[in-house]
Amino acid sequence: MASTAQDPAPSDDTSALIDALGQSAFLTMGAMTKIAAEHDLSLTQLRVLAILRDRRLRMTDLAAYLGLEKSTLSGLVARAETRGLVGRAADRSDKRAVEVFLTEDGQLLGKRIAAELADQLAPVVSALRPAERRSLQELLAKALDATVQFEG
Amino acid sequence: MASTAQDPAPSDDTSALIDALGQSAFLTMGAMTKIAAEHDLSLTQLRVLAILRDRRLRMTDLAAYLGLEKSTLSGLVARAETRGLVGRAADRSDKRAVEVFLTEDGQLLGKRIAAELADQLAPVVSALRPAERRSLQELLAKALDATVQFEG
DNA sequence: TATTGTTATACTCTATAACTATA
DNA sequence: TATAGTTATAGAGTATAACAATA
Repeated sequence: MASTAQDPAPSDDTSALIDALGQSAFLTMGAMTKIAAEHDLSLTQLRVLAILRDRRLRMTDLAAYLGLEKSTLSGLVARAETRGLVGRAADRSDKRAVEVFLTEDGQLLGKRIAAELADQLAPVVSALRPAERRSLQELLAKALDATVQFEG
Repeated sequence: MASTAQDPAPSDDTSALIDALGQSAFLTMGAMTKIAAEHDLSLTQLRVLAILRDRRLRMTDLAAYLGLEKSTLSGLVARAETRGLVGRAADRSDKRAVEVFLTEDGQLLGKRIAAELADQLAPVVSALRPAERRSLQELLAKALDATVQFEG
């Protein structure tokens, strides 16, 4: 059972793990933010590229993935569309709905960014021996599986 | 040796680790963003609270920690000051400089947020057995040590 | 001259509220 | 009526450029 937020922080080694998760999160997000900035994108635009990599989504669904209001999406998608990264298409079955998808340029940029992220995180990866990498990946996967709130 | 960003993504299990790091980063940042929002704070304000937890910093140094321009800090700190979370004080040795520090309210809020983050990430932690937690924490620590660009 | 910090300006991100069109 | 999406509006976050005060 978790401590309630009223209590002081748990002093067992749980907090060391949480600290480590927080630090690795800032490190990873920092790398992503840097790469995004180099391509003149926000972190959110980067996420759009990642989310739409292998699917097309309606505005409302994309908003849900991102945890944003649909009105926010309108502007976001409009800017991305102006830059030629995404396209909009009317849904055949529901005339109210709009599907968003990556253009060829968007696909290319997405792949490039994934490669750059791998480069950026290379020091982290190479600090570990192959067996340790596998171990870390498996532990993270196990921990992540316990949670529902994540998008791919 | 890292792949250059021109190459396609490396297909070895390095990419599985990077994916896991990315997912855990979004999960952790998501938890932080949610908590921040509940307290009407941005993620950046949350970071300010964390960074100033155990030190007082000059505007320029705080900006460096955050990776922001000092002009950005002026507004950020002004808003936090209005809310009574931080204070400003003139540096005795350098009349140009301003030191920023947490008020008592800021300290309290920082502690509360840390506890809430622990709660929020409890499902992740409890998905692992104690030995696995230690293992994950150690692997993350080792990986993080390899990198310079992080603040506490 | 160089550095510290603020102010002015502009753009992006975000939410809320009001709206149109379709279901 | 309810849902999908856009537009209008407003506030926060961010950067660049110009500035004042101090080093």
